[in-house]
Amino acid sequence: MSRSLRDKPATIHDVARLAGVSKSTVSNVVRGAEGHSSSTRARVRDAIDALAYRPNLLARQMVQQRTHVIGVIIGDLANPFYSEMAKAVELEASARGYHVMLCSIHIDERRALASLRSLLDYRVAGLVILAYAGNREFSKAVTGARIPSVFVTCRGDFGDIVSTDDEKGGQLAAQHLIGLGHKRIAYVGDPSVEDAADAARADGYRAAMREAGLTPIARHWKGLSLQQLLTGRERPTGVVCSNDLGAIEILDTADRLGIRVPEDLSVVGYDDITLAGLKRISLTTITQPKGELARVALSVLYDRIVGGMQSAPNHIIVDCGLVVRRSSAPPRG
Amino acid sequence: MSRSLRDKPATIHDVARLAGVSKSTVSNVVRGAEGHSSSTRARVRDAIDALAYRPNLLARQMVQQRTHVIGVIIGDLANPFYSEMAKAVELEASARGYHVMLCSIHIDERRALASLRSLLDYRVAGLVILAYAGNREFSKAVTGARIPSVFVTCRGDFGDIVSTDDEKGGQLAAQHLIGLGHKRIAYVGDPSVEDAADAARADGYRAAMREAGLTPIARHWKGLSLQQLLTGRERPTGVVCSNDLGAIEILDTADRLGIRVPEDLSVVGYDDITLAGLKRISLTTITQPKGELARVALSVLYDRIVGGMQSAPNHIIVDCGLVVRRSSAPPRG
DNA sequence: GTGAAAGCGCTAACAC
DNA sequence: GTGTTAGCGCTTTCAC
Repeated sequence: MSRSLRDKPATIHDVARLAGVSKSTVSNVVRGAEGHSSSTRARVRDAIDALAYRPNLLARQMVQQRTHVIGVIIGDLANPFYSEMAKAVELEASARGYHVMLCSIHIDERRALASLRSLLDYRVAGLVILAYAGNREFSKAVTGARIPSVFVTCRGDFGDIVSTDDEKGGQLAAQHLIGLGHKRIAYVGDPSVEDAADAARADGYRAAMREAGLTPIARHWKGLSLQQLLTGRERPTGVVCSNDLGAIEILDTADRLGIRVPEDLSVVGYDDITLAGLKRISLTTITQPKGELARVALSVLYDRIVGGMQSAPNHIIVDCGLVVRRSSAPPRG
Repeated sequence: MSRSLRDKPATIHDVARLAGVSKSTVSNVVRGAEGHSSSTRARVRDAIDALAYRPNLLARQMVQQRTHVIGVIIGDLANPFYSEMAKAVELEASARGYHVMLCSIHIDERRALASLRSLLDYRVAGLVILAYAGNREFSKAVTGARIPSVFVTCRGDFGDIVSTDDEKGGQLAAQHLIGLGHKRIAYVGDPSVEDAADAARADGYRAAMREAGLTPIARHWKGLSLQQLLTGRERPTGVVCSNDLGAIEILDTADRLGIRVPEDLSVVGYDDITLAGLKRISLTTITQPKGELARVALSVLYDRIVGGMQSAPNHIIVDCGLVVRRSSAPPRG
């Protein structure tokens, strides 16, 4: 007994011996199973307290072959949108008694894949995918492991999807600038936004432009010179950017070029990261309700974890909206 | 055999049978232990490939009673300093073959403690503590579990510490403003900075002030009206803030009050978060080299994990420096 | 209500 | 070199 007290943590066996019951009884009491006399329960409880017993999670996981860990696949934690989402996901997960294991896939594809595989080897209960590049190996690994997955604010070719209505968001952004009287409005896609979401936002933008009889100018960041875009002959008076970080970079470029915002240029972002609300940034943007996205995502994932993978994948849409700040105004003249 | 192929993942036993060897041989080959004929190794490898065998980590953890998971205790992921640090830590950990499990302690103390305990129950290999409030229960739980811990940019009462020289940082910040000719320089402590680090930065500030024959004005955020501080009779012409987020809030307040920065007010932050480098923010600040902090922290932690807890705790200092941007300038007049 | 017994899939001595 | 054996600490039937 003195051994179990000082050397190693007490095991279920130590508790059973001290309480004078069997291991199964201790197990039942610990897990709150019913069907035990209250006197037995009390004895077991006392022994647990006396030995400061804590069930060995590693053993439990081993026999059950499952964990209470959620894997979170993330692009770049230094991007506030992702870190704010990660925070929300962690909060929701921990409220349900799950821990969050991080897996960054930003740096290098091969290592990301290895990291993912080892995450799956840990038998995570589910995956929250915040960034997804549509990798074939990735999807094969996850579906092969049969682990419930939910894609959040990005599209996936397997698993459930929780996102805002990106097309509507793109449309709202464009309509806002159109309503202010802008004619030359560009859409700029930032590379850190997942392709399908970016495409949907661009579609919404195009729809709004066409509806207003205007010509869409959609550009992708890659190979795009912001300076050229903002100073060329046909330079836009308004820009919709596929995320706030990109929009802020556009603000920064405009500042450097001496282009005044919003007098000479209106900018609309996407995400509503905390930063966008600072007076010095004051970015008009499309809000993605991060807390709600996380809540819905975890709820969907949880249903899969306990309910199984039978039913067809869901795509749940969470509402988004426009927040008008001081980066947008009617064009001059 | 067909069962092992379709129903459940293959086990070491399946591989052994197919290769016609014993489980231990498979185990040895998998773990790269030496002392096996190359023909045996080849047979085992083939069987592994044929069955797409992956070792069951849960079983391995169970028998070894240890994991390759690093727990990261974090304050607020929405604070860019923490998320940037978390990113750096994840990068270093994954380079060493460890995964990162997150534990937020921001919201509510009781739940945080429960979450920590369950993290310890997972037998994490070590703890990287990014935020620490000096909680007695917390330290008891961790030391009781005998898990190597490293405090990063915060002070702890157990385990190793990796930080910048906070006193020097505070001093650098104050000296910069003194050098510009400021006389009334205040220090403002943001609550999200851990107390001891905050105190050290304030000490450095005080030392610089005394050395210059100036009167220190140190305030803590709590119960402090920024507006009052910035508009009162004895208002400072320069402010040193214990972190960038607080400094940016000061900028924001100044903007709202019509106080021009840097003409009427110089502001120096601490951390050099990405945001501080934006043209619209352009905050003079003290850099904490996040990548290096993470690298050193993981290296120290790794040594403890493999080398044990015998030697006395280290406190390793990483250099910090001043970055001058446009939020600081000589006072008017 | 309670206990006995059989594993979960792996590692690690220790024989051979 | 390779196989045998004994667990790791827990859950989970299934008897009693």
